[in-house]
Amino acid sequence: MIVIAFLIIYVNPLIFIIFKVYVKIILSKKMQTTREIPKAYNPGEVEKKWYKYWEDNKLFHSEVDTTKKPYTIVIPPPNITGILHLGHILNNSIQDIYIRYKRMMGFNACWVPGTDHASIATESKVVQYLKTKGIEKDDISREEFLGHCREWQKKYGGIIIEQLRTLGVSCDWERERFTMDDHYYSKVIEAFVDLYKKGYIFKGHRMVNWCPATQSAISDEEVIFQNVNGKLWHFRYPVKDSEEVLVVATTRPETMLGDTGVAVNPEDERYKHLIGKTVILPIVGREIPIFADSYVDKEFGTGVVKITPAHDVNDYEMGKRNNLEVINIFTPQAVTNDNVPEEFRNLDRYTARDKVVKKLEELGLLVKIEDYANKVGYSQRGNVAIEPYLSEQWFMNMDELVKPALEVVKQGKVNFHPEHWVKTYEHWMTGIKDWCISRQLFWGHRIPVWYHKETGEIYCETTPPADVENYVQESDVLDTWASSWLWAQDVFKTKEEQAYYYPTDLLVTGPDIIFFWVARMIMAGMEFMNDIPFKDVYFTSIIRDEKGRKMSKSLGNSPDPIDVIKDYGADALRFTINYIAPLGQDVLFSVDKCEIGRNFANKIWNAGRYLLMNAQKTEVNESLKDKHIDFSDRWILSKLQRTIKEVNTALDKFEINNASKLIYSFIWNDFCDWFIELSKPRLYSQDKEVASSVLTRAFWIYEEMLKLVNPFMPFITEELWQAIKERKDGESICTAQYPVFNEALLDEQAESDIELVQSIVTALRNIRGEMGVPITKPITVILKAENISEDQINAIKSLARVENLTAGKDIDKPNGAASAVVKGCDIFVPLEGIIDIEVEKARIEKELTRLEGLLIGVNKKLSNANFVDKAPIDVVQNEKNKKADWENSIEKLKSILKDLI
RNA sequence: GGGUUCUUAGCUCAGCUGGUUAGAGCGUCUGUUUGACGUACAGAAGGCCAGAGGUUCGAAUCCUCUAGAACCCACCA
Repeated sequence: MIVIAFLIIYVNPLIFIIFKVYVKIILSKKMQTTREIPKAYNPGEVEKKWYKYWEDNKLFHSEVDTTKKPYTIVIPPPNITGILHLGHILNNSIQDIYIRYKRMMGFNACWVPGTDHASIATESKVVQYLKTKGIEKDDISREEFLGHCREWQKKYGGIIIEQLRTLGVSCDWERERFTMDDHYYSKVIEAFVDLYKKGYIFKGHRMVNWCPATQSAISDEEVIFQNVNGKLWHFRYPVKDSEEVLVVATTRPETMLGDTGVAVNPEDERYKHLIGKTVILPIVGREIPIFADSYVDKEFGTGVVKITPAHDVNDYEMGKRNNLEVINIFTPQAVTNDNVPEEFRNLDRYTARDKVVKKLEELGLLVKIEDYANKVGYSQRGNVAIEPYLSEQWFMNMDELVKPALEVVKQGKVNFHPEHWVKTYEHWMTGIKDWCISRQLFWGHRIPVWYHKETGEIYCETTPPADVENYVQESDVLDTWASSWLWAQDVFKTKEEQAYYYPTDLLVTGPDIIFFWVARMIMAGMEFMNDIPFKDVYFTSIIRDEKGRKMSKSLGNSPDPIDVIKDYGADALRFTINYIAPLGQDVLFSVDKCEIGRNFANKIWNAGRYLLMNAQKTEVNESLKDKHIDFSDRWILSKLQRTIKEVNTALDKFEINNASKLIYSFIWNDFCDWFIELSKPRLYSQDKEVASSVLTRAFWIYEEMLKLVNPFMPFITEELWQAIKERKDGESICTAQYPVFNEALLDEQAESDIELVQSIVTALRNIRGEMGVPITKPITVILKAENISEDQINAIKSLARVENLTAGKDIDKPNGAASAVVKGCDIFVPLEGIIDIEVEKARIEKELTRLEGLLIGVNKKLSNANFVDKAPIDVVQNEKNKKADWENSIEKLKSILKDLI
């Protein structure tokens, strides 16, 4: 048989095609059987399959297209040394939500990915790595070292980018950038030259934050202050030609080797007579002046400050004011140099400290040691205490750059979410100091400055001088942030692209880099593009563990997102983290919270499975979509419209967790819990056309739902979107039209009709529960109601498993019935023989107490003349309605209770 | 020292410009093989909205203070 078929196929291509179609039909039929749709959603394979499909079909690629409006995001480029952590998950899923949302709305969505060379962070890693290979950075040439860095970049730079793909991000990978790409590099250099020529960039000999680990200057922002339980040492400094001594207090005894003065407050009566005299600096023997400076706080310590101008910012300033000598006692490694007495030379600063203290103690000059909690600045990357250090560095004066950048945020051209970050931004921007942009490193953008060998003259251009042999190039590189501040503008390579995509629409980043990056990007945008870099900035929450502690490697409380994705699925992780992350507050995350997303995915999956199962028996027929519409259809359509509208509003306000909650609740509560149940009787109706129309409509609503969730959960929605209908090759939910709000479908009547049904059904279920009547046992219900439709009655019958339901205006209360009163309806469930009178009495009494409590409240309000006079009429009317309603219910319940006895 | 934010059910949080019977999820308790889902369904219990004042007819919501928590900025040796 097979052989024959094969022969026929071989000779006749037409038959081959027929055969193929036949096989396809067989297969698709098979796919439709329940056995082929697993009960639980299995994300692993699905995610891989669709990501490949999206990439193969270039669904995320964007080109300039002036017929469409662009929607642009540039990714905060992760460091090439980085690995994916939960912060990235939150950050990137938010960007993806907006990009996907806008793409489905018809925008030309462009999300530019890339990585940052992360000058100091990478260089320290490479140095460490080389050490393990027995190579010292100092022993190899700059070029050799850079070679190692580039190798490192090739090896590790792509890891995080690959990891991001597992999250399902819809970046335009054809646009992947790196901050040291040729084009980008040249733009960084151009910016430097431009600012140098404008006089904003200059070289200066100043006190900077020195990182002894990396042996480079760092900026103020890279200094992290940490609380340290230290000591305050008190020492005696003998006054020259006198019996007197001055007691100084210090947290850093070792710096006394570089002291060149002792300061007191000019108003301090204790020391006034000593001003102008000198002390003999112990150990060193140097004679140094006692002088007055109002900076000194009389109250603190002894009121006497030892001054080390070379190693403390304040001392440096005081030294300048008072013409003190500046003696540097440290090498760049923070080891004592030849400016200290011989026995103290070549010591690490902490060893030097111990030795100085010991020596002073021996000399009898140590007064006391107090415990003292103070803050010590640490180098962000080097992770060692920074040393205030005098050196030649390049600085950028920020005065002119700040002005427009401050304005655009104040005026709301750049919008911060949450808004309160504006204050922080303004505060920083108004107190900003010169930015130290030079780093004594190799890995980075080398400063485009050449010094003339003879004259020392500075040459600063984008290209080297013509007679470059007469020059030496500056060896420093730029601070990483002095390159990434151009990210929003220079990831676009041509003027045409910049004109189209810039300014970008949204930046999503952590508040920890508001100064490092956000502020500086705005400055760069205003300076070089004369326009803002982005319209909205979303500051993400900080992810903490379930106890509120920061995620950290040492605590071991930082789950690997890749593992979480393996266990729960990317969709589940994405959804969960956005569901629990409120705007502007910390998020307490733990892995088991991902059950929220996993269960939700499973719910969506099973709703789809249910529809597909029914599609085997009942025809899906588009022409019947708008036929046989009943109140439950009008209700769910109305609810859907509300949801669409509210989701749009929430996303426009950057309330992402709100948006996700709205979608969650619509799908789970409205669609699954009520609508599917409501539709069952008609779906299984004898009338095939009714069944068909119900199912067709359900599929339509389901597809709208899938599109609503898609930005949050791209994988499962693609899988189901493809499963519920025949799709063309290359088609994707990613590029489908996002649901559009249709006001005409809002239906308040249907909504209140369903609400009545829901209240009655809930009351009946409550009675079942309290009375111990299992759902398997049908009940009889008698309803005393003014207006209740046949549709409503049928719905109640099916949802509460009611066998006989009698409804009408004039109905007498039956005997031995459990009762409830809901929205003016009397509900009776005759349970003669079954009903426990005491239980029923307790039930009614409880409800009575509740209602009476409410009535007291409303009566109090209404008897208050001020309230009735001053409150708006609708508010008063509302209270009156409530009063009438509750009084009515109370009356009815009382009569029921009376009959029970 | 300055600034920002927070304090609502056992836990994590919603409650927008003051008028609601103060909500949800998780957890707890009870029940459930009804033709998608036990990663589920149904029901229930659980709250002086941190404390004290004030504004107002009316405050979880606005103002002040107090207490506590977190973060950011700042040169107290």
